[in-house]
Amino acid sequence: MTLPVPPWEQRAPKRRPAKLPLSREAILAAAFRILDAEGLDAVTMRRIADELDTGPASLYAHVANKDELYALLLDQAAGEMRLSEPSAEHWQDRAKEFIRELERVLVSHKDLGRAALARIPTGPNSLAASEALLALLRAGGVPDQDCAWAADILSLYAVAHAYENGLHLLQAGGEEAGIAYVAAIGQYFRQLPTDRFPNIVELAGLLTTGDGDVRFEFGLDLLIRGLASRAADAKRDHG
Amino acid sequence: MTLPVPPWEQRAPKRRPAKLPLSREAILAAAFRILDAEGLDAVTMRRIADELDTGPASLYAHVANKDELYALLLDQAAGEMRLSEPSAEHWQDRAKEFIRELERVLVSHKDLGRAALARIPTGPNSLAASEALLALLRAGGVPDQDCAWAADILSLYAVAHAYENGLHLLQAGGEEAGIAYVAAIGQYFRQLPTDRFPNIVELAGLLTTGDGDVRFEFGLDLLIRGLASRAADAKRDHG
DNA sequence: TTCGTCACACGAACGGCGTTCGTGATGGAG
DNA sequence: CTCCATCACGAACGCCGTTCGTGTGACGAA
Repeated sequence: MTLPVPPWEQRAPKRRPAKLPLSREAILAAAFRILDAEGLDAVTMRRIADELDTGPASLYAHVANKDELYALLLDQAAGEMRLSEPSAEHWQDRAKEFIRELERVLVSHKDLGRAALARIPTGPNSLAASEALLALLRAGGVPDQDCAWAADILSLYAVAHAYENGLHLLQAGGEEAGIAYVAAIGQYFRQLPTDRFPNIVELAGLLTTGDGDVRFEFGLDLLIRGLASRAADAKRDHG
Repeated sequence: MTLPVPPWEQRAPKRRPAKLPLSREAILAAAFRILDAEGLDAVTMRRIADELDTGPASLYAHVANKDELYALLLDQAAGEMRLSEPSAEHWQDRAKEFIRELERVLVSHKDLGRAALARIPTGPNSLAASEALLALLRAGGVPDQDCAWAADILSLYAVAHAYENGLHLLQAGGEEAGIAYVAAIGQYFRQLPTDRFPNIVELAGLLTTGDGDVRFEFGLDLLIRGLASRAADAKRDHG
């Protein structure tokens, strides 16, 4: 009962020109293209489907849902981290480098950091990164329980900072607007009533000083100092 | 040309029974009711309108958009914080209490913490809280620039932790399911290949030990130790 | 070569979202 | 009483994630 397709309706060449067959890899590649150009909010199922010249329903054959897709993006990004070898003497520097590297990779994909919040990473690349961080800390003589919890806290710090950094960078449309916004906040602080907010008014300048990197380094210093302090205490107590 | 309203169509008593007139306060109250019951994702303009027996368009006379509404929720929550007086000798304890209090208030409103991420709080209650934190730190002799940045970092820590905590508590549908999930992760870690992930396998138990509070205290200890260490350095260098 | 099967592709639709527009009601001022 | 500014709100627009049912192309079996 099926009629032959009229010639004027026949699709061009049968051998799939240009359009790659759908696959997890193709989907992830398209997702990264959109993410890097417009941020995480633009990475929708429909947008990815558009990018691949298909409908949104087609994606569900390769990815369970948007949440799984975000998890895959995250793990792929984790694979971009440059990991370094443990070093007993320089464990503090190595740990700092690790956290900087995590933040760098996340920010390089705009606000991908948001996808990392409130998610326990279990992908292979994420696990490899966690393994490296644990190795770094243990090589430095940090107590095991501290290593375990510190890996969590340090990652949380990098992720949270990457999210804020990436978002500011995104929504401001560049560095310039971001700086202007912070400056405006500073001006606002200075205008507050001195009797109710003496410290905010007095520290208005310092509160809005420093770009993302300087502030990031400050928090990193706090955390690593704290870790070193605890490690020293443990050594003294234990022997 | 307008006919009189037929008696059977006249609304009940003219003096507005039960239905309060719309106002910012009524909207916020409804939003908090939904937030505390179902979490931030359920706080939509339409849902709030339903709660107030009206349509979503009506809300925009009192609130600019959803983002402003979230900011208002956040500032109202900040008003629930119990702030304590500065103390020169016990500044570390006071700072810890402040951060604990911030996290407590946020978690008490489910995953409201997410609304606090990537937002510079400028509401009156938030400013009062920031003022109190700055006062606490300065009373302890922490250098001014450290005070300014630390207020930021400490708050970020509380917010990030509150978000993760609140979300786990929400999506798991209670403590029990959350504990089961973490236990499952621990089991997974133990099954990983020992050659590639020796540290994860060995520390699997420690990685999944401790509830939210213990882990929260650990990070808090790290940050405050770091702060104290820097303050001591500054005192020594400066004189 | 022909047929049957099966995984994959995908159009269409459902229910939900934030937000805007235009209209209608209301209540106070002149 | 009339006018007008304000507020309420029904309807709609254009998004979103996800599901269902149909179609279709490739491939192994006969």
